[in-house]
Amino acid sequence: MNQRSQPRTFSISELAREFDITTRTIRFYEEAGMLEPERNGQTRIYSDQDRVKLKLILRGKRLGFSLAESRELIEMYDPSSDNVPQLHALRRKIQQSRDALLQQLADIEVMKNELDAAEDRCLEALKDLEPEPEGGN
Amino acid sequence: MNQRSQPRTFSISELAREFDITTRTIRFYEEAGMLEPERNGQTRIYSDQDRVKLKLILRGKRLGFSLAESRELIEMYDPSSDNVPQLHALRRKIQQSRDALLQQLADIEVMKNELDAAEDRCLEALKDLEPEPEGGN
DNA sequence: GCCCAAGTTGACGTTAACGTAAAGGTAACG
DNA sequence: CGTTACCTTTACGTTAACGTCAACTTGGGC
Repeated sequence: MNQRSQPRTFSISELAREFDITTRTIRFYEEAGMLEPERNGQTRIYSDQDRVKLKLILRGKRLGFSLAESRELIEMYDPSSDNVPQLHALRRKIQQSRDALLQQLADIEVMKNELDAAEDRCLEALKDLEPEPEGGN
Repeated sequence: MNQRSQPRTFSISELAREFDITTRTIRFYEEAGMLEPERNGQTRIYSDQDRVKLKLILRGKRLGFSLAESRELIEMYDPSSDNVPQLHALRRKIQQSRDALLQQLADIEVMKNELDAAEDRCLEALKDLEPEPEGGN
């Protein structure tokens, strides 16, 4: 019988392979204070939580966030505060992030349209050069 | 009478002010081969075209693109090629950019939901701490 | 003629985000 | 017991994207 769901763990190279990054990168994120895996002797042992954090960092990267920004985002995910002004500050941060995302959405929208237009021009140019393979060859 | 719409131009500091960047940054983009303003003697004179390119670069930045990537994007906007394979290559690039944008859209979507959840938790925590100002004070 | 604001060209400095090598520990395999 | 496969720390190197002087020119204003 399976011992009641031992909370799964990962080695550093497992995570590296999964997310297609190097182990150096993962250790770097730890240096930066964004991960604190358990240790078995010297060896790092990553929990599911750690894996999720790593995912968040990488998603932040894809969106062009710096590590510092990603760290802030991660910290937003648990309001473990019993301090009212700090919670209000957190809300402001959340709102700021939302604003940034909205700006990105707008940028993406515009850029998508421009890509469409670019492709149209590209196809036009091709139509002129490849007079269309009319009928069977 | 106005001389028939002299194509407007800009000084480097005008553009810097408009986009809230430094002149050094603009010169840097020129070093990087992304802008080639006219000159009046030594002084750079930016056309409307240049201004648009700058805009594109900055939008790229907001989306987390490197200058190299932004350069590619800009180059996509004029298929001034008479070379068929090159035009097909351009189409592939355009498609890749579109894919990247779709990935970003997905990331943003997820992150937006997470921000909503974070705010909910934040509000919950606040509700517990500030028992609600019931009725008049 | 002097000053000031805005422009210029170097050139070196800085920060973020890793890369890359050196030197070593450790568990398992044959 | 030696090799192989991973893991570790330490430390210096690298690239991108600018920042920050320093030293100079140039067109107006008084």
